Amino acid sequence: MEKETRVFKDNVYAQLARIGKAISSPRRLEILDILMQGSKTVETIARETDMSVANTSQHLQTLLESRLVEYEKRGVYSYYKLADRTVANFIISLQLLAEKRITELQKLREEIYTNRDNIEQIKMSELIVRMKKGNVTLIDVRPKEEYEMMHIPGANSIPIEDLEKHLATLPINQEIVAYCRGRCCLLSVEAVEILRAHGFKAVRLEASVQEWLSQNDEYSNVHDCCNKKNSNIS
Amino acid sequence: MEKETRVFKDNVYAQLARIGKAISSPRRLEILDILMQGSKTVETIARETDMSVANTSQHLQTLLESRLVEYEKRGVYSYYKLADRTVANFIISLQLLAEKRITELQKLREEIYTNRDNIEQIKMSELIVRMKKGNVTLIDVRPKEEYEMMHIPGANSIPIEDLEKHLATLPINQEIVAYCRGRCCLLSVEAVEILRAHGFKAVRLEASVQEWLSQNDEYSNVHDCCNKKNSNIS
DNA sequence: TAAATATTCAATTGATCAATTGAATATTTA
DNA sequence: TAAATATTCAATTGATCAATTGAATATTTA
Repeated sequence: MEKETRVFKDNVYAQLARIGKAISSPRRLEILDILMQGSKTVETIARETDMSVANTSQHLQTLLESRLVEYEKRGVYSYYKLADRTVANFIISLQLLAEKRITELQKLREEIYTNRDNIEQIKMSELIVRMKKGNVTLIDVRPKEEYEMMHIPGANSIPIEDLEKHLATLPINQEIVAYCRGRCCLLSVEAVEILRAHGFKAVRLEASVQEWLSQNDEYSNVHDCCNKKNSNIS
Repeated sequence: MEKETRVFKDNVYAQLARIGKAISSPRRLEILDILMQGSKTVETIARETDMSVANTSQHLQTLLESRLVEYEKRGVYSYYKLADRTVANFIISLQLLAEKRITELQKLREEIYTNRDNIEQIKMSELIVRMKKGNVTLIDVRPKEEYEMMHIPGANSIPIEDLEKHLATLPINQEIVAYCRGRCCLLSVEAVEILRAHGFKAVRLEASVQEWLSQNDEYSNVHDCCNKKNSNIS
């Protein structure tokens, strides 16, 4: 192999590996999942991921270095977000690949359901059909700020901690579909548990908003999140 | 955050990170690119990547552990291959994401063309149109064994080292499109250089066969490579 | 201007990973 | 069966990375 080709390849693969390195840490994968919901401050991310602010900041610097995220300073706050939609799609494909190839992950996912009674899922394709017919109620159980940054069209925002207070507003004779942050999040599972315990017909949609978007691109109920205030503003 | 949720997330992200770790090494990314062309023995991979057999084997064990590759023992040989098509698609999306986000990589790619005169590219979409019209000649300049394992439909195999011997067989009045292993490989660039130096109209298709496949799924000139002999059999 | 707050930076430490080396193992052939 | 060959394994060493700690920096407010 020619020396020039060797140099080219070494350089090219080193650049590709920047992204690989960024997603080689479980912590950073979790951060990326959080940022899939919209932009967040460092301390919000730290709280969501149970890490110190300093450690979170370090990980975010790594994500910046690999160009997967961007940030904007607003006062004393730094708001981080995914660099663009292709990053979200890449993370989704990583998740789907792992689900397909890693049996240990398959097992973890199955345990969600074996550890709980009566949690059922709905596929996105079926949800789309049902929503067109109007015989389903879709609820987003993430924090309201995330709903406001982006959500599946037609969804109602009921953050998980408010769910029990809102039971009276929900139709007892219609199926309720609950979704949250995606495949690695249990909020929607909890929601379905609560709903079913109260006699509602409820199922989980495990796909995230970004997954919805990447499969239903003609919908556009997504606004750029950088001009929205994050929950830290009080 | 609940303890149970914490445990779930830690476990899930640890599993996802297995794939991240696998692609955090430049060397392994190069190996995956080689395996995108079809199954190979350890020593062939070692030779292609300029690594020792022992080091190559170590990296391959890492790729096995993350389920991105599989192998089959045949006599004293171990033939490694990508686990399935979703792995190839994932690597392609990594490459495309990096090309989009990493300016240093963009620069490396531009230098291919600034360091050489007159290398032009053709897009896959245009190639498809041209091939339907029949006014283009497509050549695959990879090693013949790779061509035989899989290739773009309609391509003629002319390994780069044979190209000058085959000039007489090529049409001087028709555009020739050369392709090779993909975006990180320079064989097709060299081929275009040679062809143009000899007065042919030649352009480069930088997409790989796997990219072709992921965008043109109705074609099926791909046979499972595990029943084919690798170039090491003499 | 000082105090309060959010974040980054730098140093340290322990953990993890990559390359090398050479022995061990498996397969084939004469 | 011994020799040749392909590959893996295990140990070692040096390099790299993650978490912690606390100082430094930037922003805002009274």
